[in-house]
Amino acid sequence: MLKLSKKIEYGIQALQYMANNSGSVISAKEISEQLNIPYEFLSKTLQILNKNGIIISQQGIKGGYILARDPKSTTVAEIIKALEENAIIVDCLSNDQENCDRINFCTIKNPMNKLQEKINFLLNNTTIAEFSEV
Amino acid sequence: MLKLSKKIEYGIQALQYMANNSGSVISAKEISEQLNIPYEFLSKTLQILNKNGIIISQQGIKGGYILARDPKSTTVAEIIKALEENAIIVDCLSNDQENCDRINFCTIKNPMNKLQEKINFLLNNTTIAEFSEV
DNA sequence: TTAATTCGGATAACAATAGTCCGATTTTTA
DNA sequence: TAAAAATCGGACTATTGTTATCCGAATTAA
Repeated sequence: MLKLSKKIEYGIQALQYMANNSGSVISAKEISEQLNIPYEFLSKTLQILNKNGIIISQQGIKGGYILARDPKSTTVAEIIKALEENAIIVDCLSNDQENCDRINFCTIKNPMNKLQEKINFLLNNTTIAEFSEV
Repeated sequence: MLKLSKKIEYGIQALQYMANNSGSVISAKEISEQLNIPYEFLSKTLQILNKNGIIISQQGIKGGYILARDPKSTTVAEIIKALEENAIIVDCLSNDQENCDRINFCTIKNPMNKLQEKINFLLNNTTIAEFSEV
């Protein structure tokens, strides 16, 4: 129902936190405590963001995470893509047609695609920087 | 994860079908068969759309549904609102604060609200008419 | 060597969505 | 007036997806 998952919500909030503390390596524990986000769940989220090149991890004691890039160049669209496979509003827009077992009856693909593209435009043009300018 | 529910997907498709057959009363059964949508599930959906004044029902044999208004004046936003209570991208944008147990830690409300408003604009400006112009 | 951290896989708990069942009511028409 | 075809309404079930947890391994600074 057009809601972002907690993984994405937590992810964005964590990135915002890192953006506001740029320069220092920040542990999952610190973010978890400061933002009241379940530690284990946040850890997973950060690991995925790390694998997708949005943040950089440093292992070991004194380890943690740091933004990989300027907050202005990390978009919400990228974050969503990293944390989920499909960010499509209806199944028939999926690349693998198997996702939509009603493909032969789908009469809404084109107009839905237009709407999807407009939403994508918004997500591509919203960056982490806008979340730290509060 | 930013996906529309089946209720909404089916609802839009059904409204599109009605728009393309305007003038005649159309039964849930016909729509269900033509679009390969589970009958009982579709029925519920149409009943809700009826209650919300988006379509008009006619009971009894030869009964069915018909659009309540010109397709140009029924927006996707209205349909979503009719079929779901909350169409918000994050919990903290809810009116009743109880929905967000992290409200005191929420640092993303303002920027998320801006994004929400942009999405709302899109949904308010996409009508059923655009779905029948295929 | 120890402590604090990330990493990775499995799994459990929970919630929401999707779908079904069934009986009641309405209305047309034969 | 009876039968048939439709909507209406509530309860229920099944399935899936999200959210969260557990635990052990690997890494690294001090």
